[in-house]
Amino acid sequence: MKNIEELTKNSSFRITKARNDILNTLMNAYRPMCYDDFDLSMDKATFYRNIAKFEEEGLVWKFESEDKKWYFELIKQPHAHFLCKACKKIECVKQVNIKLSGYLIESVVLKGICNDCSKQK
Amino acid sequence: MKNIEELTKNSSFRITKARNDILNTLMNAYRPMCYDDFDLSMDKATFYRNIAKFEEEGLVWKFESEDKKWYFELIKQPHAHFLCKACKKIECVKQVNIKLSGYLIESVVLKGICNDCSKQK
DNA sequence: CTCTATGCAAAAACTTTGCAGGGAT
DNA sequence: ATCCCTGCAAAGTTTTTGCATAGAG
Repeated sequence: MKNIEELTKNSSFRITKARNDILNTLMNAYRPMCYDDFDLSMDKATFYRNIAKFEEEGLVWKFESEDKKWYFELIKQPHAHFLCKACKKIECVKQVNIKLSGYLIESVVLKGICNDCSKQK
Repeated sequence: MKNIEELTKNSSFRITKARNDILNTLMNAYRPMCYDDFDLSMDKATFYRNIAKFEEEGLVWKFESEDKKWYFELIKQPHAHFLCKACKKIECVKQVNIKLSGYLIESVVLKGICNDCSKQK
């Protein structure tokens, strides 16, 4: 796990407390996080503005889930995401390689029923 | 292409003009459609309520795109979706088969740059 | 001192809900 | 007569923007 200095060494923005807190949460997360998942003291405007800055700098990747919220994670090694329709959790899963002639595939999102929920029925 | 009678023969709801119009648009669509894509005279409340009814009845499938809107399509043969980050279009593409042990994969969404946009750069 | 970051409040965008009137059976 | 459908308006949810203040260099 990188530390924040290493993560941001090529970035042009200041490291403030707010930004440090967001990055820390993202570094310790094992799945994409949405605003409500963060336990932060900053205003939501600050949160979203800083997330936008991280995106510009190529540190953070976002996508939208079925609950109509944005989810964020640090850009790290390529992997796919699985959204469970039953428990609504989002998991990172191993990369899926798909070829589609003429198309550049940057990310893959799978939806269905996760391992845990499959067992429960 | 099925007709509306065939499509709804097992459904419990009335076929009103509003519902007929929505289903007609969906039957003639070649990609998922969002509210703004429909050219309908009904109120948006009616639209969304009817779409919800179609979902309950298993006629319509919905998902959310990066633009934070719901997209709808008739449930038909399995296929994947491709969301282009450049032109924002959503395309239906051939089914992608992915195995993930213990997981039930119901749909696949690919994101990236589509064929047309790849050529343009 | 200047420029960037923050908080608060309001706006924006999309979808849902409440309610009363209309239409079908 | 009843039940379902619809339109209108208002509320709800999440994210963004405007603006004045605070803080870093």
